[in-house]
Amino acid sequence: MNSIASSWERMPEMLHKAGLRLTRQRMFLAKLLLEDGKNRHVTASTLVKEARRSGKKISLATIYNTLHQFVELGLLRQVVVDNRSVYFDTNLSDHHHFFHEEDGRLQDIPRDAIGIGRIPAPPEDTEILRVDVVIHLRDKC
Amino acid sequence: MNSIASSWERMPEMLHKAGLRLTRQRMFLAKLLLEDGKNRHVTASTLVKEARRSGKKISLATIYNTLHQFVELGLLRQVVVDNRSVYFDTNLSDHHHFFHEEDGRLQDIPRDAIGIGRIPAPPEDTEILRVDVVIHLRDKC
DNA sequence: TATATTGTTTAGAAACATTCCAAATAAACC
DNA sequence: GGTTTATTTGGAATGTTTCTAAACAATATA
Repeated sequence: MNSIASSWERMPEMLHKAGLRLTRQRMFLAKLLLEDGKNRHVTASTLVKEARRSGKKISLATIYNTLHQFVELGLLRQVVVDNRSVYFDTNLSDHHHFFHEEDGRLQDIPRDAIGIGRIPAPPEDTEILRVDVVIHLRDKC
Repeated sequence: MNSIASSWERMPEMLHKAGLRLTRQRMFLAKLLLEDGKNRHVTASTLVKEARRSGKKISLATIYNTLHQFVELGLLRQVVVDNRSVYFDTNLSDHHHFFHEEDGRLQDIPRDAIGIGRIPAPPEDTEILRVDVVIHLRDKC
């Protein structure tokens, strides 16, 4: 369990430090995403469904706002693997992904399960933000 | 220059073998994309603009149809790096990409510029389609 | 070369994710 | 409690991609 995921109790403090108000919606999403410390991969639309299912009502716009704020705060990481939708990952450690083409499911690959030996120097006047490795999978027939 | 890119003259034959008709639009796009054998990264919308600029008129729907058919035929490869739009790459060799976040530009990285030592076994009942490495870049200020 | 057949192109509609907007609401602070 | 200001919200707007059905064009055949 990583330190930030397990720290959803520290949300009030984190929000305060970031100058953000502690709202019902933000706490609700933080709870859904971070409370149990498990690694999750969500999209805006899976989250809306999940929220609806749990009874609470929350608008899609707020979900987008909040997800982006959480990314800013370093509570979530964005993952791009296909163009259907953006994924948000609660696993903040340096890691990679399996992507199941069939159902759009993501699965973590620990950093050291893949040995990236050497990385080329970035082009002039640019710096490396991050290195994403995505292993695309297909179901065997 | 890779063998397939340089083979746009063989389009009639390839189309025929695939049971596709040799149409003005398909040949026009093949020419734009493959004629000079240079590696290109295009999206549907950059292609429409390019086509318009060159005088010929071609519908967006046809561009999408054709790009997908070319992928089927193994003339292009799809690249997913951000969710703005899907990229199509004429470089068919095993390689990776730099992605400039600022302007959405893609740049090839030759396969052996990155040493991927070891790849984890795919999950039960799945097989690996491909391994994508994307190095996200930001302009240095 | 004309004709029939069937694949292709096309404009526009539809679907979808995402962002934008301005009005209503609710935290925070006094 | 009242005021200020951030936040939430539904709905409109945007942008990409797919779908649809009608017009069109490539191919095969006579």
